[in-house]
Amino acid sequence: MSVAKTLTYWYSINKRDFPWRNTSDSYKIWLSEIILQQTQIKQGLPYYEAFISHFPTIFDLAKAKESDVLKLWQGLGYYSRARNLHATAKYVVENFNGHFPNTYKELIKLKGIGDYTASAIASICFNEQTAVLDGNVYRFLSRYYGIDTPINTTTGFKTFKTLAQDILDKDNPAEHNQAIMDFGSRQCSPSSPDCSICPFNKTCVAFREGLVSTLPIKLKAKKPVKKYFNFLVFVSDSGETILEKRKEKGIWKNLYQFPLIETEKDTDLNMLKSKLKAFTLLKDLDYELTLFNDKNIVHKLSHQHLHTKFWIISIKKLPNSGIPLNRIRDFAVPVLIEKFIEDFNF
DNA sequence: AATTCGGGGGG
DNA sequence: CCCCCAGAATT
Repeated sequence: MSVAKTLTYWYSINKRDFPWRNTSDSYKIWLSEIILQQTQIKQGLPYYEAFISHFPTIFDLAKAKESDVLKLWQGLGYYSRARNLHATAKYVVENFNGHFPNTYKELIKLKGIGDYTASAIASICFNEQTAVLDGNVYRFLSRYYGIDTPINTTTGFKTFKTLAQDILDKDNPAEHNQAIMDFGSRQCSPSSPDCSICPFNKTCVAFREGLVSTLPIKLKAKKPVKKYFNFLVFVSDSGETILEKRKEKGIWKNLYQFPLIETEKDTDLNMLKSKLKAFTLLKDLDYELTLFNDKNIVHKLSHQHLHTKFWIISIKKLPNSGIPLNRIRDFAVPVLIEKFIEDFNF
C-alpha cells in the first residue's frame, strides 16, 4: 500500500471532529488556518469559536474596526496575523465580492497567506493538487524517509516540499493534506511517539535505524536578548489611567500599554525618579511613586526576555487626558499587561 | 539566508 | 531549562 493510502486509511479511523472540518466554506477554512499558524489546536480553538461568533461571515469581519479584531485576538500572539486577517477580509470583500480566489497562485498573493496556508486552502476548499508543508509534515517525512537535512533552511524547505508533493494523493488532496498533518501531530508526535502501534513501523527509516528521537534536524535559534521595561501606571484621584498605542513596528504593534520607559539595565527607584524628571508634563505636579513588583516580572518571547517593573504613579490629576479605569478592558493589550491588570485589581 | 514576529504547554 | 506548535513577512 502506498504511503498516501496508509495515511488516509489511518485518518479515516482517527479523524477528529473540528468546527472547520466537514465544511468547504473558504472563510471558515481560511480563518482556522490563520489562527492555527504556529499555534496548537487546543490554544486556537476558543479563538476560532469567538471569531465565528462575532464575525459569522467575511463581510462582518471586513466591516469591523481593527481595534475590535485585535481585542478578540488578544492573548493569541503574533498579532500581525490579526492585522493581516482584517486587511485581507476587507480586500476580498472589496475586490472579489467576498469570495476567496480558488488557486494557490492567487491565494498566496494575499496578506498573511504564505506557502502553507495557500496550499491548505487551495486543497481543502478547491481540491487543488498542492501539498501542505507544516511542522507535522516535516517531522513525518524526515523520519519516514530518514532525511537529516535541517528543516528550517531554504534547502530543507525545497527538499521536503518536493517530497510532500510527490507523495500527495492526487485523487484526494483535501483529505490527504489533513491526514498527513493529523498523523504527524498525533501518531508521529515530537517526543516519544508510540511506534509500536504505527502503521509505518515496518518501513520507517528512522524507526529502523533508531533515529526517531533525533529527527527532524532543526538549526538552533540564537539566544533571546534581555530587555528592561518600566511601565508607568498612572492612577488619578478621579479613577483614570493612561494607555498608549504601540505604533512602531516590532512587538505588539497596534496594541495598548501603559507608558513605557525602556532602560539598558535594571532600574531602581532613584534611577526612575531621575528619568521622570525629564518629563516636562510631570514637572510641577505632585505625585507618589511606588514599585508594584519587588522582583522583576520576566515575560518570555521567542526572541526577547522582558524584565519588567510596574511603577505606580498616584497623582491628583493626570497631566493629560486619560481613560477611566473601568474602560481599561476595552483595549487590546499584551498578555504581560493583562496579567498586571488582573493582579493589580485597580 | 537570517531574523523577527507570542504565548502556551510538554518533558 | 530545553523543545514544539496546521508559518509569514521583513531584513
